[in-house]
Amino acid sequence: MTVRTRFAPSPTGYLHIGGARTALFAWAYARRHGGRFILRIEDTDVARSTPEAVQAILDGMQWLGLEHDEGPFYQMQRMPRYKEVIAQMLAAGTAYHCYTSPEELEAMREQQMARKEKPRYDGRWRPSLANEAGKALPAPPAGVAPVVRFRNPLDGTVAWDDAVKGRIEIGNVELDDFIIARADGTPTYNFCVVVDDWDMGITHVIRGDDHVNNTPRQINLLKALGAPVPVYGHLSMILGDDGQKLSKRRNSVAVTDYEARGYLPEAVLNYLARLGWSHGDDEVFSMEQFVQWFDLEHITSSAAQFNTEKLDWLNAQYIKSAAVARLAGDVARRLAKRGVDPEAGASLEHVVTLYQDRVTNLNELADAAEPFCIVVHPSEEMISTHLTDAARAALKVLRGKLAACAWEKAAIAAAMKETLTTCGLKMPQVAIPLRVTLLGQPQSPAIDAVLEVLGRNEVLARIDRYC
RNA sequence: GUCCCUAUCGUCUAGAGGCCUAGGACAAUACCCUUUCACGGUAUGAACCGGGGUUCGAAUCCCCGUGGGGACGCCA
Repeated sequence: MTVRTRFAPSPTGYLHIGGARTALFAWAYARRHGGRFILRIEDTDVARSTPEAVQAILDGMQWLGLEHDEGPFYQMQRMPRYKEVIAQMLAAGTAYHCYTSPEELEAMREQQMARKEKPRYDGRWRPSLANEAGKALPAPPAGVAPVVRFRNPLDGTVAWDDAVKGRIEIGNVELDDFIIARADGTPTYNFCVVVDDWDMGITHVIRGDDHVNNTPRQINLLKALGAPVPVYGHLSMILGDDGQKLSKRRNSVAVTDYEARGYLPEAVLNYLARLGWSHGDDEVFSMEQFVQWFDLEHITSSAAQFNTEKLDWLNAQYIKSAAVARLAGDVARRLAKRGVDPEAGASLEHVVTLYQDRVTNLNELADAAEPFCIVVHPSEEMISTHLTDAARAALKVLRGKLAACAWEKAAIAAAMKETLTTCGLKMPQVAIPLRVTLLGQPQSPAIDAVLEVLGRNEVLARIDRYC
């Protein structure tokens, strides 16, 4: 049997980082087993679903490189099918009309809560079966459009072997006859999921923890429909850096935020893979490797706290080993977005080579590259502390030597050394003022390398501006 | 309130009864490298939630407690 997994987000916002991990695991499981990965957009909540959100999800998936093999399917386009199944269930008696109003339900819940019971629909419109004791149903109120409820078993238990949590068993008494179609005829979530998973031949449902409670209902529905029950694997949730539930207010939750913050998609993927899943002591690995290793057995069943510091470290690792041309291209885009002309200064590829093993993210890389492309303005304070008379004098001497020497690192370093001897200074006494002069900041990579990359004309011009 | 899930260093985790005086990674601390800042290298500190069982032996199995999370919608 071919493995078929799916990712089924509802388009009510951006692609959430927790959703991204769910997608990653479902994708990896399909890839690992030579199966198919299906993308399904659950847009039955017309009030909250937007085309922008659909696009955001598609963009997020693409940025991460999680390609689907089938879809995207849209539930709104499957309405005829849902209606067909509902009609069948009504005819078969596995579903029935219920005329209880939302207000009545609300009152029912309040009473039950007051009695410290689990709030549930009491089954007042549930018709009795031939083999059950006869029950008189109220007369349907005139002019009220009924909802359709699923006829859930009254007793017995529903159990499944969750691929990540192990066996879970729930008594049917805990469940009620949930609504599968609203008064306006549109089907609801638990119903659509079941029909879709069935129609799409989903073999493994890998989804968030928050669906554990829906699983027994869905299994009952599947059984009533005579459909096969897939394997379920429930992933625990991701907590924010602060140990609290992820919130838009306090955390970066949209995957596009991570792109904006300068993370490489492979770093995010690698980080997410290790959040709740492990392969011994392995920390840094490619997606190819991940796909070969991935299994459901090594997923942790407890919630994981997001740790930005570790993501930062991973991102730095990936930046170190990324192709220079790719990084330069990204930095150019980031600079352009800031209004800095990336063509204005030294070769970005050379600049990237200078900085790629020193930065944590692409924004830092762009920060580092920016002074190479613009006229720098060191602060007054920086000038007064570093550009002393002695320093300026030394820079003048250095300027003379730089104007004449060959333009490569060794010759530049030699010119520096000669200047130190001539002026009786130590390296930092010249190198730091020089950094301030050239880049507007007292720290930089090896100064001879910086000079080489900046270019002779630019170096001389920048020294002249302050000496 | 009811039901469900969950519990190893600050964080992510390894650990499937003896290999555990509990391993790795991030972070922290110290030192080294050094032309500044980083990178890098080396080292150090740091954990089995509590209580009962089961067993010759438990981080690993069971029960209870406690903490944390989730669900209880004509949302998904």
